[in-house]
Amino acid sequence: LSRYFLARYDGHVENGDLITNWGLVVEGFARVQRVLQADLEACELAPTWFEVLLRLVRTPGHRLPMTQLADEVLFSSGGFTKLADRIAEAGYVERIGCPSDRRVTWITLTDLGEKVISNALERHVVSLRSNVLEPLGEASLNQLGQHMRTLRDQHS
Amino acid sequence: LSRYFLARYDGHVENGDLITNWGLVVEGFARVQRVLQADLEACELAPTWFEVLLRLVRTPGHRLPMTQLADEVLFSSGGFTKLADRIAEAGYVERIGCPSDRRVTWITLTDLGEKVISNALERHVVSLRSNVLEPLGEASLNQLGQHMRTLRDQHS
DNA sequence: TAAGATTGAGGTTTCAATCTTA
DNA sequence: TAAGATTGAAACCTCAATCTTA
Repeated sequence: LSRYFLARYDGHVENGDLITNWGLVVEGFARVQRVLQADLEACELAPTWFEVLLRLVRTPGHRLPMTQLADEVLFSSGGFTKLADRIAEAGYVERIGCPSDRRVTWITLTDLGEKVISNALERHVVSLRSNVLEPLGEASLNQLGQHMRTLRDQHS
Repeated sequence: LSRYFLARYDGHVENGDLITNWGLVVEGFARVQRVLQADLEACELAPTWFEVLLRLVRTPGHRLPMTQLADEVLFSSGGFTKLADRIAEAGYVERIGCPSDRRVTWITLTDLGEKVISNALERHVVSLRSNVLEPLGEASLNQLGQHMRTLRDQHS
């Protein structure tokens, strides 16, 4: 293994640095997410439900095509159909057929769903402050966001 | 919703900035991971398998107690038992009873497992270079790693 | 009593096949 | 033909209960 940790590549960054830095991203993200999600479960809201409702409430009109939302939350088509079933059963979203293209069905936020996500966001912000902003500080948080934006834009 | 995006808190960071920055982390991480994992599947190696083998190959002696490794990869105890079953079935790891404390069983890397993870790491490094190092640059990658280390240490 | 590991039950997600509409 | 959505089967993970050893 030491071959991979010691080898240099084009005279600059070592493979070990690369693996270590990305490993820090993986671990740090996983551990923060675990804490944030535990706070969300105080709102009886599973992580996947939160992601779905959050994207709907941020969308003008509070509605999106099933396929598009599935792609945004990195779900398979079939998996998202069933997730939408469960969230709809709880009364947080509804399906509406798109009039202009009858293949697509929109998923829309109900009034109840909007209340639920607003309440959850209120708690989420408190949780983000203590678990992310406080340990990092404002300047580092902004740096972090910019770096991750660079990575996101590379793969969208 | 605009209430949460516009409100200020103790006169500094807006909630919207907080949500946006963390949202960038969530999205950026998810999209990069998706690409990295697609590359790993070219080695017939599921993401969880890679995490397990990677930690074993980096450990002196190539062995760890089940519980400790389960905790490191954020698995439940029962879930890790079954994951270890599958990886062992493929011949990449083996269970060995710990002689000094017969409650614990070590999970160890086989020769085949070491070959597999070494090969996967070789590909993984190439993938990390093009998907993470290249878009970010060395300085930003180090900054990113340090920030995520801060978050990780806050929750370990 | 408590810690490490396993098992079975239950819920969630993916994959492949299918149906409908463009 | 192709795209959007749904379905059933299989795989995976968690939770709670259980077993063994300290």
